[in-house]
Amino acid sequence: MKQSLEHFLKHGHEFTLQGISIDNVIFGFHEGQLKVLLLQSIYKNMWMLPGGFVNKTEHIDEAASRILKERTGLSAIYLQQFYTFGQPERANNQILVKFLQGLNKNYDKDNWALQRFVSVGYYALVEFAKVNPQHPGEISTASSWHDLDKLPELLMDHNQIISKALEELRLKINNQPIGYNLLPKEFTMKSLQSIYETILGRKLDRANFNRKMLSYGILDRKEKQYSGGAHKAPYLYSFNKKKYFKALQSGLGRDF
Amino acid sequence: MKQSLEHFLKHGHEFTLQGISIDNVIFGFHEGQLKVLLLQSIYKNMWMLPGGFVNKTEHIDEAASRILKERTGLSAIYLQQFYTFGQPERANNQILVKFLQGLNKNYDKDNWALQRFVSVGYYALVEFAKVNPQHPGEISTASSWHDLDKLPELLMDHNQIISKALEELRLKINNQPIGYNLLPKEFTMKSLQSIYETILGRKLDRANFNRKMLSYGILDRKEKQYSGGAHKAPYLYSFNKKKYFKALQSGLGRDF
DNA sequence: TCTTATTGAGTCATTATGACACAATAATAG
DNA sequence: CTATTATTGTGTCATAATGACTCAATAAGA
Repeated sequence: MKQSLEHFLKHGHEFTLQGISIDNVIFGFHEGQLKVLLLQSIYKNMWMLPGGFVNKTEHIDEAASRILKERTGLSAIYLQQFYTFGQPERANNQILVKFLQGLNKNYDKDNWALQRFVSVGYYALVEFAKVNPQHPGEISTASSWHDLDKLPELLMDHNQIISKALEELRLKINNQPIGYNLLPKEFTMKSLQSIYETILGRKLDRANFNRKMLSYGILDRKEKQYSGGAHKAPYLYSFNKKKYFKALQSGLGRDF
Repeated sequence: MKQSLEHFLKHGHEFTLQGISIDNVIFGFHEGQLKVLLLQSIYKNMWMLPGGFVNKTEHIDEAASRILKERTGLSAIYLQQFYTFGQPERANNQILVKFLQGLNKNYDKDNWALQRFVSVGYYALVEFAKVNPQHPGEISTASSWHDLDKLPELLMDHNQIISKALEELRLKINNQPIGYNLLPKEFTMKSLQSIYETILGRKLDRANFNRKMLSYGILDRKEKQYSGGAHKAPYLYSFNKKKYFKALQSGLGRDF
């Protein structure tokens, strides 16, 4: 595989757009927590967002989608562009520097991939259980989920990118299929509430959340199921896709 | 001036980022209508958004700001990045082709400015009366305001860019200082309502709008003033800047 | 002085919200 | 087999917000 990155660094400028990159913030939900998928880089073992470049004839949305698939194995996932980061300091990717140094102490300091990049940020909402985290062995050594409230210090401006992703998600919370993509087919009201609480950054009243969510008429209630807890078993719900997406067009209710 | 564009097309790649452009959607409010500032291009006299390129050491926000100033004479204006447009078809700018043809029938088809561009969209909210529309004589022949509901067919994907700007403005209407930037210091409730109606795309009840807007506690009421109409004179209001921006942090009420 | 368009303010029935209360119940402890 | 415990489904209730109105006040022109 090392072969391919080396080739990419030598010839990438021939088939990818220069100066543009993609960063994906991949959200998943597990054990009551909203999580982000990160890669551990070969540079100082620091964590980073999965990202990549755009092919010359590719829509930037396609590029984001392709990169997402490479990291999660998932396709046809909810992916939303949220912001573009264009500080002039976004250059000299230390991971690539390190990689190039590994190849040759006197590496090419004018390599195309070390120039300034404007990065387009996308966030993905994925179903945790369906993801099989993968990572490109050349620049990263691991891939794993991290709790949103316990993020490590990330490379470059990646902490800022995640913050912005969450902020944009919050601003559009009533116009995006939040739970639909993060939860499995059937889920409890509690887990849906947890997602809203994390995105909004505050606790919600259980009974009121229940009432409001049901009032939208977008949920179908299933039968109760074994819950594993020493308490009353909760109902399971699933989204009524048709009603949900119809309701989203005009936006759900205001806030919780 | 023709000299400078020619020089720019020859040497621009030395000091601007390649493959990135900026498009500004400049909103103004006049005579009860929300308007957009457009340039008339030398290509088929078609209208287009004011746009430009990013210098190599410049933040993309600065570039947008600089371009805005070049077209309106205004600085320190509310400017918000809203979306990045990256279809692969965004190439071969016909205006520049026409300009290059004017210089030389056998113009350089590989000129850097004819390649594919990913364009970052910004919208600006400006006070109509303070704007003195300007236009660069080399690629455009005029600059003028156009009603949002009577837009001509624009170059490239510029119609789509304006639609998206309006959509994003609508989604964030409760978190942006809408009126603050579009209206003069003192304004009537009716004009503020018109802005909301245009952005939201529907009529609002006058009395209810009044009640709700006042309930936010962000407006200071001035004395009535001569209005020129054959009817009761309306009060004038101004935004209480401090209270307004404080209220915006958590977002104003949902909808009207 | 009268007419007209538009404004500021108010009413009222309906719905939404926030803050609780309480009985029901699935697993576990004894 | 019963008691305990945590959590759930549902209900209440005071308060606030909303949508659809009404109506007197008034600035300018007829």
